[in-house]
Amino acid sequence: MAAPNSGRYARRTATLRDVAALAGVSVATASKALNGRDQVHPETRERVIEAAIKISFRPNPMAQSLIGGRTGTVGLLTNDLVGRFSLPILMGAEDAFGAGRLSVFLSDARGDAIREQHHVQAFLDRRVDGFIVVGSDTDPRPSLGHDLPVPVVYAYGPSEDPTDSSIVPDNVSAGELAAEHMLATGRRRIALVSGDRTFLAARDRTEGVVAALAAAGTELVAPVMYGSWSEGWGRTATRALLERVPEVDGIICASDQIARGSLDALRELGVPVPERVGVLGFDNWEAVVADSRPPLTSIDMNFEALGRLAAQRLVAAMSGERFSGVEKRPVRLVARASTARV
Amino acid sequence: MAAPNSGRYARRTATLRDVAALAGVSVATASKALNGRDQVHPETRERVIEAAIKISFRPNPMAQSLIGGRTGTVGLLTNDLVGRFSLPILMGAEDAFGAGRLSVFLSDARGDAIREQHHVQAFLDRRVDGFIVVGSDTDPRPSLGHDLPVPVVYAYGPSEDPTDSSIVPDNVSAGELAAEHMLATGRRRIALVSGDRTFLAARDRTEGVVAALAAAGTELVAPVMYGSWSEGWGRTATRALLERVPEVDGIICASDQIARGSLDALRELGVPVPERVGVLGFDNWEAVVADSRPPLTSIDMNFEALGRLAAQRLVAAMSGERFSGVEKRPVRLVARASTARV
DNA sequence: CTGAAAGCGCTTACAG
DNA sequence: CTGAAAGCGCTTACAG
Repeated sequence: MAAPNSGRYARRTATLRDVAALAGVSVATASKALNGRDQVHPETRERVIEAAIKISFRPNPMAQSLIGGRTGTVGLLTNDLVGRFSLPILMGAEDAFGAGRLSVFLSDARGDAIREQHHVQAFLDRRVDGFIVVGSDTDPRPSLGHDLPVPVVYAYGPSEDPTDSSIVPDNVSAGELAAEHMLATGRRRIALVSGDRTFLAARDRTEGVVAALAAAGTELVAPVMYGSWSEGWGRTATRALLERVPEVDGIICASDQIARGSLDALRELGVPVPERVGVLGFDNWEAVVADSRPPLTSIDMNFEALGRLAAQRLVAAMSGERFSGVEKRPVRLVARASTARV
Repeated sequence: MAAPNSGRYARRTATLRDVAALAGVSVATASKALNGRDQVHPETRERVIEAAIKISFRPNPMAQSLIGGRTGTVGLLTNDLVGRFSLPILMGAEDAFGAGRLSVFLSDARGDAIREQHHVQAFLDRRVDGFIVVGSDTDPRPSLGHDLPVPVVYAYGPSEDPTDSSIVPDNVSAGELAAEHMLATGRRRIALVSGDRTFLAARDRTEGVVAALAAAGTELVAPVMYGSWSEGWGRTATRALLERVPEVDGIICASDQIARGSLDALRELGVPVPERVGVLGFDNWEAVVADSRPPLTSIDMNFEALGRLAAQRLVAAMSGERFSGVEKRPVRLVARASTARV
């Protein structure tokens, strides 16, 4: 077995010393010239820059951070193996960090607290300047505590500790949006097929739906139906609902998958959507929403923006600003045929 | 605005010098003691280790890599924004690297070549010891070339250059598996509803299906139907198929989404699955497969294993081993009710 | 405006 | 077995 970095890959990367030699100046001057310090003769600077370009010099960030104290790296700690929710958050964050010339370390704790602790330590060992913890649901989670040497932002799954900084989608207002849209498209006998009630997201969305209906002087046409986040539940619940409350004219489903099940059941019962019943989902999951019949109106949780904001908050915290509390971010309704006004 | 790392986060991390001082030895001896060098008196070593634990010393990797030449970091460059395929690959790789104490930098090029070039440079600037490029489909892509100072492994989307190292799922054998399973469950009049024919994956799967049928002395009951990777296409194609070839008893669909569409169409036509027609998909996408009626038999592309292998290949390459060529990895069939023998 | 020196936190020959 | 010295690649006071 060949030695590390041998063979095909052998080639010493240029160092500042090489640049200085080529430009005929000291290493100190080369450094100043490249870093835009102003005590450098313009001609000298030009010569140094030319030399640097010529030999493709790129400063070694290890050396730089040894001096500066900062590494220019951040960590992204996810917990959602499937990535349904966390991926767009990661992408938004990665995007925002990249623009700020920060490099991103990725770790997946897979919802395991021990593994999470281990990855946090790995981040700290790497001397990240800060990190984001992405939860797998919106239920509050234990804080990592305050004896960390760098700032942390919790995204999607907020910290239980209100003095931490957390960014989550506003599920109550998501519920309100859903109900208001049903009302605005002319429906009055509205039902709610929710998901697993042990999830805060389910309860928050219910709260929003109920509040918006109350504000309009009305209420749900049937008690909230809790179940699971699946198509199967959407089908079952919808059949039961139409049996008990045949006059229902709007079904708010707490996830796109539940809504898919609901649409299937309605089609099989011969109930026209959106003509007799409007259907709406949450998450605006492209793969589920796009090909449904009819195309499904859905609440988009703006995950990518959430990730971008978490990144911005972290960057601000890294330069000394302090944030705390759970920041709830707006969501948006994407109207499609399943709730068209008739 | 406060100064960097000030305020709440102020706390100097312990350095080796602190450990040495506490243990009453030189920095050199402390280093040797902690790194298991054998020219250290056992008692001294113990004292140093105790001191290190006491003040929570963690070596600064910047300093270490400045000396060693290696950074202990690798890059993961993805191109698939939605993450449908690349996420499990990332996770597999992250998993394998983590076990080897390598930290992973993540970047998303979003399928843009310019952005990709930029991220490659960013990885090199960070002095990664190697990186993996994850494609968004299995079509060969331009090589990043050979004048890179570190090894690269291409995962999912192989490099056009056969002297690069690429790891892809074996789509031909995936097609074979599908056809063999249809035959094994007693079906003989088999059709293939494929996806977008501009994708190599679509053509490879066709090749496998056709070959396996030929090997069994039979052939497709109708010409391959190419279209798009959508449920809508699955519905349309299935309706057309049953019109033209009512005796069809097995439909191989080139993706789970196409298969979902096919199942929907069959249900609406009153054709019982799996009794009269068996249906099979590709990708084994949990969200699509789990709740379908009946549950869908599917070919799992083993993405996570693919990512893990790519990581292993990269690690080996980083220690001097040389790989080249496109390595095709086995896939596996997950049998469910949609192809049950009747 | 330029450069020699010190130092960031480590490791590794090399003396003792 | 232990430690002083040199050095990895940079930056930043400090003299000149």
